[in-house]
Amino acid sequence: MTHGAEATTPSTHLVRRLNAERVLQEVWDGEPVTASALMAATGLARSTVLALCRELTDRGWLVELDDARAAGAYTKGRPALRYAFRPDAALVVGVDAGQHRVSAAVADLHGRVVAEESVHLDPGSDAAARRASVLDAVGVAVARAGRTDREVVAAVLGVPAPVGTTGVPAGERNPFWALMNPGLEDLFADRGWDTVVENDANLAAVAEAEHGDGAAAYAALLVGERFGAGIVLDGTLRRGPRGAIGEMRILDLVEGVGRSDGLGALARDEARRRLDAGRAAGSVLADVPRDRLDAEHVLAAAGAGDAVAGEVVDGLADRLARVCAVLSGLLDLDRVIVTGAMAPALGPVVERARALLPDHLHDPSVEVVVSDLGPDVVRTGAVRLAVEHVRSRALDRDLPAEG
Amino acid sequence: MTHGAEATTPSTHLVRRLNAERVLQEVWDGEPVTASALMAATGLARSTVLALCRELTDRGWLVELDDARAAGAYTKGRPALRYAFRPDAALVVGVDAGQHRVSAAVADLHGRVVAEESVHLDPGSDAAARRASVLDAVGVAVARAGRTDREVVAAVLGVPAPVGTTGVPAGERNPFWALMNPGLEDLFADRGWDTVVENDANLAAVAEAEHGDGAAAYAALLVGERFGAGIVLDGTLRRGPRGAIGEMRILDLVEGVGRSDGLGALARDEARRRLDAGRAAGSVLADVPRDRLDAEHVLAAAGAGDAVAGEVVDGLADRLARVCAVLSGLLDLDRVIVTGAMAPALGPVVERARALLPDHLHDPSVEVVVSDLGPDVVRTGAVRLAVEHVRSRALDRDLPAEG
DNA sequence: GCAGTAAATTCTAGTGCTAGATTTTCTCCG
DNA sequence: CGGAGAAAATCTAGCACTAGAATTTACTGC
Repeated sequence: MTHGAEATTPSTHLVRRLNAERVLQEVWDGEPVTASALMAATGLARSTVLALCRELTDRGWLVELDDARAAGAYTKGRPALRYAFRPDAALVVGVDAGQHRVSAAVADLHGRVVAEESVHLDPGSDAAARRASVLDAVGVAVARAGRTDREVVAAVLGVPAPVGTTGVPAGERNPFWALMNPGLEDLFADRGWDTVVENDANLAAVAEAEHGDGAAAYAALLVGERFGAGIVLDGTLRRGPRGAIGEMRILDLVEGVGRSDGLGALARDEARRRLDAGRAAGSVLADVPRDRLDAEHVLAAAGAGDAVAGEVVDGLADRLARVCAVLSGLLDLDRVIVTGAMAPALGPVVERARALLPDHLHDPSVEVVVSDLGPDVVRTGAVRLAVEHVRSRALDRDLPAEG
Repeated sequence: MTHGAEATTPSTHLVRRLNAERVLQEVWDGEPVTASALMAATGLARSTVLALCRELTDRGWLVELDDARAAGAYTKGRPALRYAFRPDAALVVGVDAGQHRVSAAVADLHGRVVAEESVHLDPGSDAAARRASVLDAVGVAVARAGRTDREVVAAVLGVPAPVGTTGVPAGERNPFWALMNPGLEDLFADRGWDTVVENDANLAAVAEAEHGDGAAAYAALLVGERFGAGIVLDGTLRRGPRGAIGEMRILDLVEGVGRSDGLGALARDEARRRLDAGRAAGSVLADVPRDRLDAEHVLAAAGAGDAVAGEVVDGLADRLARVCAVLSGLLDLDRVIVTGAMAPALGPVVERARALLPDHLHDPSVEVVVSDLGPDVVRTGAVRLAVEHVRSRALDRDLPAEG
């Protein structure tokens, strides 16, 4: 069961690495910090903290500020050295390489987006075109930030396909997945960036981590064209050997769901079905050209009290409730976070789904909420993961030369 | 995402503890070992290994054998000290406190069962009766082993109810669960045993761990009266905040399953339904008194070619396939291990279910197998967990006085 | 300006670990 | 019997960490 630690690194280095990471984590997001504060936060002895800070300063991650008392809330005693993280020490790139759209962001080590660029992409584009679009979007974003490639140290790319570590690669099992991840991990090899490709729902889960209020078990549910879930258990994102944890094709087997289409696809199809069947007389939906009709119209109409749209929305809520029930029933989740481009409009649907949960769950302790991260969750998660990647390897890396 | 380590223990003690555990783990199951072998296995320096062995010897976990060269395969050089684990240094108790039956085992630190006792239990028994039965079975087993309570250091009790760590206790949410776990964690407090109560399916998963061929993602599926799964992801048993990971009430929502009854219950009910409907003419099942008819009869009859029984078995296979599909589709499992008292008879059902998997799974990389641990899996898992519990706390504990 | 006090830093001794040099304890072989 | 050779154990120096003593730096009140 307990698979034991890596066991190759001599214990002493391991501890050093761990301590450095803990100090860095403490300093990373916040205000300048004194050694005493770090001692309290990490539980390390003063000498240890000071030695680590010195090393991290030498390596360029921290700066020593000497306005010691200036900002400190105390007046007595010897003024402390203060160390501050340098968020501009390096840049990271986060990309949402979706089916229809590639969105790239350049961010500092706080995860603050400095510049971005998104390009539309024909869903039918071939592998070469997809790669080119990603390169293009990233190139524009970096240029727009007024920075150079050499300042970037890591890139994370989100794709709508499972990304596994063992067994047959996803791309060889499914041509769609091959297309969605056309060798992206090598895309920036020549620039020396650490590049990680990750499933989009998993990145959404990473993005929601800080909004999880420390919930140790939750799912980030992408609900647009297809369902997809990024699943965090015991505080850590779970991927599975083939990267397929949270793949939701299995919804085909769930009663009242029956297929794995997302809420967006479902809203569109159900509305059209009603129109086609002539059951939308008097509905504002009948005024929208059939080809243009999509989820947004339906949600808006339902909000305005349209009966036909309301029916469709009820259907969405029912489906969402069942999906949440299956996920949380099996995985004992504290929370399901509904997210993706559609999420901001889904408040009423989620509210209704919440009310339906007790029909399916014996003990509905799960909390279903709408993400407040907006439409760029995946990209946000990519940036966040890139930042974590850099942080966890801080001691291995020399910072890029300035400017 | 990364929730950080415990961060209270000073780093240096942490390392010591980790190293001790690694050494202990290496010695635990096997033959006498030399320091050199431990160095190779753990990657620690010679001085470190020797110091640890000395301490573990002082504390009574190991003995130093000086028949140095006698057993060693080499003839040259200075003969090495050899250390051997003392499996009799203490005893553990493992209990399967099921709905109908309580089965207790006393085992040594290798997990070898020294004595056992099981008692039948009326499913309607109240909390006091259940507690008494457990105490009774354990008492008899210890006596039968010819040992005393003082030699036992840990007990693990498996119950057919979720065992959580946060939120409302399972017992307060469901009276059945309250009955199944009637305050068992305090049962041996007066004897000073470390007592752990754990869900039965989770214990089955623990028991299957060594048979998992190192599979990092698998489920142990109890299939008797109700379905229940113990789920191992990334090499570690996942419990969930409320201990409800792998709870399968949610099967109500799966098409073609529709309720969470296990294969045993299903076989019985389906066979009776056919009898009642008069559709069992010519079947050997018609010869069995209706009240006595159960899964065993059905499986045996199907094995002998009985058509009606065959129909029922097909139904079981269909259901099992769907359950495996849901579990592995959502959790990216390498393996589902069908286990429990019925498992040995389920070979043909599993075989058929395996053939049905591709109907439900896009990429059926999961391997469905029958456990070969026999009917006492849960108790075996309980013993195993108790042993692991003792091992992981070896340095904290003084061994009980002998005899 | 000088004690008194507070809060930081620096210093010191001690522990666990590592790596490598040295010593011990064997067998083998002339 | 007395090396040569091999493998283990022991010794030594050095590093990371801890805990606590000593020291530094600054403000406060007299």
